Parts: sequence; structure tokens; C-alpha cells
Amino acid sequence: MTVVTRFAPSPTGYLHIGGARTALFNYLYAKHTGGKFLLRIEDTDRARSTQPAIEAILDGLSWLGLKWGGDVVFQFARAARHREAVDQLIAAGKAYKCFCTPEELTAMREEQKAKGLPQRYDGRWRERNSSEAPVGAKYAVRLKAPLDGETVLEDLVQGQVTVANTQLDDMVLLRSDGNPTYMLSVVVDDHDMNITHVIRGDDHLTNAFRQIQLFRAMGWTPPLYGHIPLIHGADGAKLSKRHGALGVDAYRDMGFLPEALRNYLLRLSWGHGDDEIISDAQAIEWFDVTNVGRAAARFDMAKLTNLNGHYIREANDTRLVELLTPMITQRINNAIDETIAGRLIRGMAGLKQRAKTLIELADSAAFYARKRPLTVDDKARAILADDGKEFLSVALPQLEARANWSAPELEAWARTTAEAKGLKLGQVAQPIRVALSGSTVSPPVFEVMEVLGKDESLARIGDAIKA
RNA sequence: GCUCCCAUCGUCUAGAGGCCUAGGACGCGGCCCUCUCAAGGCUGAAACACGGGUUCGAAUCCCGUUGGGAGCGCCA
Repeated sequence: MTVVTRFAPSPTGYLHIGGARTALFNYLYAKHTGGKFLLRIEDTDRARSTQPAIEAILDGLSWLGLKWGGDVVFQFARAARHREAVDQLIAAGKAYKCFCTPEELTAMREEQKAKGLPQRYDGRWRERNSSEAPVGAKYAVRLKAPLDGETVLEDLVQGQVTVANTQLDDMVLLRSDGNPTYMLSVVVDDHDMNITHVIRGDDHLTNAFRQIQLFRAMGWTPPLYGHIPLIHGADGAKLSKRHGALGVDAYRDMGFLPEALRNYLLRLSWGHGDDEIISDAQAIEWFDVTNVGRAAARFDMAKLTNLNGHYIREANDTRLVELLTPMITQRINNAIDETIAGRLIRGMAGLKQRAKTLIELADSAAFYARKRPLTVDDKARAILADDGKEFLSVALPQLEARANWSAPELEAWARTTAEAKGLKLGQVAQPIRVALSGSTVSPPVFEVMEVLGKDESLARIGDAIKA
């Protein structure tokens, strides 16, 4: 049997971090087993589903590199099929019409709450005949769920979970406007799409029992379920859209790489020995739903950031420059021409080692792209003031005379010069760094000189002396 | 309130009865390296929620307590 998993978000907002992890787990499990990973948009809530949300979800998944197989299934488009299933159930006496009004149900719940009773539909229309309803009254269709016994779920991550059927009420299958509910649609779609493994957040755990009952009523075999723990915020509270759960696009904008986010999300509630840096190939090889832990994990920005630094260091220079180009353009007042692009490519090796996010990388790379004369920050200005300019004035002609402009040669020159003048290497390097970058922090200064080239380097040093 | 789930350093986790003096990672402190900042190396502080069992032996099994979480919609 081929494994078929699915990610089934409702398009009521962006793809948030918890959903992204659910998608990741489904994706990895499918890849691990050589199966398929499908995408279904659960848009049966017509009032809250939006096109921008659909696009945000698709974009988010694509950015994260989670490719789904086949066409996206839009649930609402299958409403006719869902109604057909309900007709079948009514015909078989396994579902019935409920003529309760919303007000009546609210009143029922309030009464139950007041009495300290569990809030559940009491089945008042379960055995009544439709003829007892007012003519033309609207009705919903409910499942005639078993009244006694228990429903057992062999959950892939939670283990065996049993619930007494008295805890489960007769859920609505069809709304009074004739539209299918989530419960109905999920079951019919999971069946029709041949889903074998449903991996989702454990907020759906109780839904699984209802869904299993529906599967049985339809005479179908339920899929296997794996309910993964939710992700909490740094404060331990539930991570929801209104509580710090950002969309994956927000992480992209904060300068995170998709592979870093993937690696980070993978390690939430799942681990493989002491491994921390896990490649996509290893993730596919090692991941199994049954190894997912049962405790909720907190989201830790610091660890994500650390991981991101690792992946930036490993990233291809050309790719980084491409990602950085719009960000750097925004920081400087000129376009990135070939000369500057060349500098960025050559400088990336030194730059990327020092950045934890693309934002930091862009900030630290901008000086390579800036036009002369550079603006010098306050700390840097102080270096020029303390004998810095004086040193640069002496060094400039020496540098002008140099034929070889490679980093090792320049460093050798700096060491000899420092020794001759009784200076520390830092006293030579810092003024040059300031002149070249406008800052006290940069990649190794001789590397910067090489990347900038002789002409630009000398010009910048000249600017610093004049400033 | 009812039902269900969970519980190892601050955080993510390893740990499937003796291998645990509880390991790794992030973060934090120190040292080294060093032209700045990083990276890297070494190193330190830091946890089995509590109470009972079971067992020769428990972080690991059982029960209870406490603390967290999820669900209880004609939302998904």
C-alpha cells in the first residue's frame, strides 16, 4: 500500500508556523515511505475563506520547498459529492434531519452549562419524524452516532486513545443552508483521495473520534492518524495567529533561509539522537511519525537564528547575492552594477561567516555597494581621529606603490609596517577598515582590500584622509 | 465544568529497568584563537515536577497529586 498524506489548511489566513510544521511532517513522511504528499484547501467556510489566503499558503509552501503532488484539491468544489454521501447516510438511516434553530441550540447549551453538564447536542431530533417540523423549516443533517460503547483510536503518535461514545454527540454533517461541514468534507475527501495517513495537530485529536464514526457509518476504513503536539510561544502559551504565530512569509522577511526553518521545525517534538543539523536527505531517511514526541514544544527564536547562521555559511555565494540584491539596493542610493555585483560575490565568503540572518548580511555587505565618499559612523570616526588619519596619510603612498594587491601580500605589508613603526597590527588595520567600510566592524580588512580592488581601496582611503 | 493529552537543564531534545556521576544543541559565563566582528576550539553553571508503589535496581513501569495544553460550534 502506497502511503498518501495530505496537508489540509483552511484558507482563513497566512500559513503560520504550526501549519508549516504539519505540512513538513506530512511531506517528510510521504517521502520517507516513497508515498505521495497531497494538498487540499479546506474552504468550506465560505465566509472566512479568501483568495489571498490561498495564495499565501501556496507561496509559503513553495518557499519552504514542500512540493505537493498532483493538483490542489479545493474542498468546496466537491460539495455535491459530500451531499451525495449524506443522502446515502439518510437513506441508510444513519443520519437524520435536525430542525433545531441556532437559538434553540444556544439555549440548550446555556442550560447545560448552568447545570454543570457537558455541553453536547442532546439528540432531540434523533428519533423524531420530519413531519413534526413546521412546514418549510430549515434543517441540518446530523450523524446518528452510536449511543453506547467506545471509540478507540490507535494513534501513531499518541498511542491508543479511547473515548466513550457518550462523550460524542451527533455532529452536523450538512448545514441548514445545504453546505457540508468540515467533518463531513474531511472524511469524504480523505476517503476519495485515498489518504492513508492523516498527520495533523493534536487539536484535532477529538475530531478523530467523530471522523472514525463517520467513516464507519459510510462503510469505509478510516486512515491511520498521527496527532502531533502543537507549538507554543516562548511564554508557553498557545501559539496562535493572534499570539505570536507569524506566517512563514514573516520569517522570510526577517531574513531566514527556508532550509533553516525546515531544520528548526523538524526538531520540534522530534529528534534523531544528538543530531542537530539535519539535511533534507537525512530528514527523509530518518523521519517517522511514530518517533514524534507527545509533548508540546516552545518556539525559540534564538535557536532558529543560530541554525540560520549555519545555513547562511553553507549557502552558495551566488544564491546569497541574488537574495541580497533587492535588500542592498534598498539600503544604498544606487543600483547594483556589474562591478558591485562582482565585489559582493567575492566578498560573500567573508561576509556570510558573520551573519545570522539575511538582514544582517545585507547590512554588513552594503559598504561594498556604497558609492564614495562613505559616511563614517561615530565609533569609526573616533578611530580616524586618534592618529588614524595620520597613519593613513603615511600608508597611502606606500600602498599606491604596491604592485601586488592580494590579501596575503597586503597583510604581509601591514605586518612589516606595523613592526617598523612599533605599532600593533590592529593599529594598522583599524584605520584602514574604517576608511574602506565606514565602520569598525567588517570582514578581515586585507580581504576587503582585495575585494574592493586597488583603485577603489586607495580612493576610499583618500576620502578618509580628506574627511 | 466535562472529555482527552502532556510533564528530563531557561529552551529544543537524547534516554525503551542496570551502559546515567543523566548526554547533545541553543542561550548564558570563562578561557583560547585573533586586525574588528563573527566563526571555531576548550571549559563552567544549569534538569529527571511532587508523593507513593512495583523491582535486587526506576528518568524509564503503575497509581495519585500538582502544573500545563487541547477539545466540548450549523469554525476548520
